[in-house]
Amino acid sequence: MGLSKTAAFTAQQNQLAEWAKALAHPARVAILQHLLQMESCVCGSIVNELDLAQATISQHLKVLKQVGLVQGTVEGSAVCYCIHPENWNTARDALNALFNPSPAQNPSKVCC
Amino acid sequence: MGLSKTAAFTAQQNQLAEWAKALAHPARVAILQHLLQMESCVCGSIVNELDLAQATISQHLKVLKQVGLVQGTVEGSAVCYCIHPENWNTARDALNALFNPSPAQNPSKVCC
DNA sequence: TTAATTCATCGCAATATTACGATAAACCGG
DNA sequence: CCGGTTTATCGTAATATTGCGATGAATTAA
Repeated sequence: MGLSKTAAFTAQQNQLAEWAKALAHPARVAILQHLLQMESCVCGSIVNELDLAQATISQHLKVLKQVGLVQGTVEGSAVCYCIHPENWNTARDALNALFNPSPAQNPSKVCC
Repeated sequence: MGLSKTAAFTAQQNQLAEWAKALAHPARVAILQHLLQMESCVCGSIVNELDLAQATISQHLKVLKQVGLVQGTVEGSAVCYCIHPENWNTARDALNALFNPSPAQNPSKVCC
């Protein structure tokens, strides 16, 4: 088939998977790290930072925008990109909730 | 093309993307949550927990095993799955490092 | 040994992702 | 208005992912 059966899972699980998918490419990880390192938004040429064609980077930025982790505002002839603070924190909290489940559950449990 | 240009990125970025890719499907999120909820490993029938065919779940488990987040040991006629504690913590730390970068960098910076 | 159970793997079909050249759209300086 | 710069989108090709039926391998119970 090739189609994720999203209906079979909870909204929370689908949302978490969406965020993970946005992080599931080294170029997008690199873009996010670059945006985080900057003092404020990056206006223009993220292209120069990566060894990828302009069209490819634009596509990765689109993915990050669609999932809400990044916002872009037109600033004259350039476009300024920065992390979307609220969504960024929401995604962080969701991933934290997966890795640090509720109270006493940790992966150090005894195994077979 | 369709081939990730892993050579263009750092090992850290590629590794992070690998882990994110493993989480980038709701079925795998559900499997991990189920393994975390259990007292110890799950021996047999994770299949009953999800609305997916046995072959599909086996494939998702293979992905989780290949990336190291899950380990499986044969126990008689069944197979016991559990979270791989060290790798789980390593992945958690790597994702934390992305979301909470070094000292003063946070996404609350001023934007355009 | 035989039948049942459990899980992995193969093979296929459908869809998604990745990458990039080409091109379009929007803006600015002159 | 006219080039130059910057970014988005389109179209295409290559590859990856998802899902599942069918089949195989290993074990257990009888």
